Amino acid sequence: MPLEHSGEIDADASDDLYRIRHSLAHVLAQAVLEMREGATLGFGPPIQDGFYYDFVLPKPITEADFPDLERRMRRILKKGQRFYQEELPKAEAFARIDEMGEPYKREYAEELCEKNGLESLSFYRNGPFLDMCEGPHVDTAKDIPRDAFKIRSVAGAYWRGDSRNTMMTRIYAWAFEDKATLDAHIQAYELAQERDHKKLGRELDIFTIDNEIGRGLPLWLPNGTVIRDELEKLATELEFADGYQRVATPHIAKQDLFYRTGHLPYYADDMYPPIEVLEETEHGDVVKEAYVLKPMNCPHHHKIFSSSLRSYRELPLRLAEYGHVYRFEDSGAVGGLLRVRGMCMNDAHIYCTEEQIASEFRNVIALYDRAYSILGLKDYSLRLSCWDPEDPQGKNKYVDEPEAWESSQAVLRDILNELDLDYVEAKGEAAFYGPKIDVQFPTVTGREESVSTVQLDFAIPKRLDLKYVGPDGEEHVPYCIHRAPFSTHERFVAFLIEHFGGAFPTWLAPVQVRVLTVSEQFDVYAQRIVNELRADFVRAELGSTSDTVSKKIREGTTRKIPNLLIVGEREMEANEVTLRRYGIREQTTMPFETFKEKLRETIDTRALSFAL
RNA sequence: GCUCACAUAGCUCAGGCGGUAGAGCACUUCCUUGGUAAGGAAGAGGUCAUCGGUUCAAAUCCGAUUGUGAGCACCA
Repeated sequence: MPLEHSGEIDADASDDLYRIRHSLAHVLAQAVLEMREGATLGFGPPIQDGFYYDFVLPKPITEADFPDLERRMRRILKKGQRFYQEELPKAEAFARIDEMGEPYKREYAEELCEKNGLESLSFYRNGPFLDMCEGPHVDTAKDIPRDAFKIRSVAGAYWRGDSRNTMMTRIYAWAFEDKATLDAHIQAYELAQERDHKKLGRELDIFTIDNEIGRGLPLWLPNGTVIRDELEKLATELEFADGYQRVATPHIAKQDLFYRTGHLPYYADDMYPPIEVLEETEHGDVVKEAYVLKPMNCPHHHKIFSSSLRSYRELPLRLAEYGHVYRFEDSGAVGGLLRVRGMCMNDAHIYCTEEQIASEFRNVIALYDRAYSILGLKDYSLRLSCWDPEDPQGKNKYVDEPEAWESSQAVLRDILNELDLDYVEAKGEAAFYGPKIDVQFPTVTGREESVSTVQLDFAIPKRLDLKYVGPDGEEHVPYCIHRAPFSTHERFVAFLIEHFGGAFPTWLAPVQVRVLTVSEQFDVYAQRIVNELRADFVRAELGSTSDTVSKKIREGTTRKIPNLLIVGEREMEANEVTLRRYGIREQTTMPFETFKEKLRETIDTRALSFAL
């Protein structure tokens, strides 16, 4: 199971907090067993900010039960039970687990003994509660603060993270060393919720999702469209500088193409079903033809590559497109802009020779670096996503070329090491046609998501018969690098909304300047300012005319407009404006021309703050 | 897809143990012409998600469906 999805942490087990959390998990289980006789236990590990425990319950536990559950836990803690460890030989251990009536513990115990060749198993006892568990725990419940934990949520979770298994009930709780830390954590969590892109997306009129259009098919409102266009402009400029050429391709293609690439039949569930039409051939026959919405742009770009005879002199050939793709994501996965069913991807495919792979990868990573530094994004991590030769899905999931896998993974690993970048390696996260480097960002709720990706494809070009003529006059198959530094508009804008908390830098802001008047008699002056700015392609607008100044400032601020200009008699007389930047109380009055120049500079340099 | 919860005005929410709904913001109009985070008044706006059941009567109770959220699984 990938680390970032499970919430498990590689904590130092000797850590006090780890012991507290782990022990609290046992106390929670004890309380649940009191409340629900006949419940059976799954796993109950410490996690990043607390712990959870999985149960199969005879009757569901819901949020309404939390106060009762917490009360019972506190009562248990008050008793100051000691935690005892017992090591039992295999046979005795199994007898005990059976006596406990814990089928899931039994299954895990058997596996532990088989896989790790264990001859004995460890148990922990506190009061009446007994659990098969490696520990470590606190010595006594007295070591656990009674006011530094809080039950957070209840959710379903498959036993052992496998959807073929029983769905258990997972109870999550926060737990810290003291109440102050817990309170601070909860407060930070609640504050983070304010930045949720779904909430801000609605408040700032960035996107909407309409049931009659369909789940996972967001509608971009004018404000959101500005953000998309600006990002696309930035991407286009960066790509132009790096020698990319733009192409444009249709949203659909014949189904057979995806059989050839190998995407079908294995990914049929993730695609919208085919559109079937009757077409007349040149001989007058009527044949049925199936078209699918493309789930990725690669095959279309590959066809552009193969549309003419390519020479090695043309390589590397870099084809870029913000292309629309459609994926039929599971209903439970769809949400907000983070997982959608129709998306617009900052795609490009680089066709190159084997010798060019390393330098092209370095170029791509440099492009990422430039893009992220412009946006002030620092909080991300890299993941080298490799194949899993032991995956039970095997050849269905990964192209069956073990040597190519190992060598291409080595190429990526070398590049990451050479550039001295921190990364984690993840087995089983590769694309089916090759390994990739994923860029992971944390969401507002602390979950990690892959935002951007660079992939090395050693398989599909061969399947589609792509080739170029080398210096030796022979035909060769090119390698293909897939990359999407700006991800999809959907996912990337979601992250940017949360990153900026909705307060976008001027160049990216839907409304860059709003002009507010002290009273209606200055509307003409204000309108002239708006007109002049708009003539300079600045997204400027006039604020409401009939409210009080306070009200106008409040409105401009809640809309998170980066630059508010206030004009009244003083400004009009001197042809000045008073600038009030978002989040800054001090204002600056300056000649309008000066403002206009500074604003131009701020926008042109894509500055994160105003270039005063 | 799975588990649990939720669904009342554009938004945020109240109410309703069965007798067809209410606030604030936003919107419209009028008054106010105000120098830094909500000036005042009036008006308009809802088959209480949908379908079905129970009932004299359902927005309220029950069921199904759809949608949303959290988490799990998935994520080429």
